[in-house]
Amino acid sequence: MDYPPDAFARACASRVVLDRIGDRWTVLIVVALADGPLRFSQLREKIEGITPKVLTQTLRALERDGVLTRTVFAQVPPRVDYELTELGRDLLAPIDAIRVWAEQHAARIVTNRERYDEAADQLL
Amino acid sequence: MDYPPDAFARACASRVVLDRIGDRWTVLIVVALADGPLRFSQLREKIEGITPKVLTQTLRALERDGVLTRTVFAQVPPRVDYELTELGRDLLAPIDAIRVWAEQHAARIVTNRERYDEAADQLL
DNA sequence: GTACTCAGTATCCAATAGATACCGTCGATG
DNA sequence: CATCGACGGTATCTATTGGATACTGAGTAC
Repeated sequence: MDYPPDAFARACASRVVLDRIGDRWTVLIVVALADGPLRFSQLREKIEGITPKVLTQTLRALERDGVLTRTVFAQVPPRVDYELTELGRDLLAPIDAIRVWAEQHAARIVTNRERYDEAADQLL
Repeated sequence: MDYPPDAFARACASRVVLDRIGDRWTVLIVVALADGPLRFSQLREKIEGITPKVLTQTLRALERDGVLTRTVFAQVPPRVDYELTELGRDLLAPIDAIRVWAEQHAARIVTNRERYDEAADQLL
């Protein structure tokens, strides 16, 4: 992998975007919506462990960026659908590359951590 | 982009890894080290805005995961080199995919945000 | 009028990030 | 001999964010 000389400068230029993606829940939400729109409660179930407050916050931020759309249906009980935009669907490919890397190396990383922690324990 | 039926479950399995990558500074550090090892102070300069505390924390976490190595030279003044491992270098490709996406869409995202915020202002 | 669904808020507390100041080693300098 | 400076960090404190839990409001079904 070769980077042109100004690669890092350009990385900085897009830091504002990376900050958004580099969020604990963003990737999970985008992947959850890969197969089509979901309602708020469906996202909540699919993404185990997220609280409604944080889900709302993250969804609003993604809507703001144009990664997904939020559609309110005038019904009772209320219904709100979240769906990836083209921009969001474009994001699936790079996210998938990260996911593949993570899956391929997850086991190795876990053992690395264990070894590191053991070594640290020895020093005490 | 097609996902197999259990794609999301597997994404969850690697969440522990994603949590590490999905950190504000990790991506920047890995990219900074793409061209070869750097010293602590060099990283500090290259990654504008990072405080020494957070840089130390993030570097230690990445060392723990085996993404980079930390080499202390017995010199005065001290010298410590940080260098990507093979695992870390493998990570460059997927990170690059994200970076490319970010660069391609950064301008669009910024205008999306402006439009969203304007619309929100209208409502007040 | 009571209960229920759904999509969120409100409130409060804990964990994390960030700013700033400081430390220890030791060789070079005066 | 005192002191200055380089380097790679810690220590301490505060601000921001994340998380747990409880609650709300509209309306329809009972």
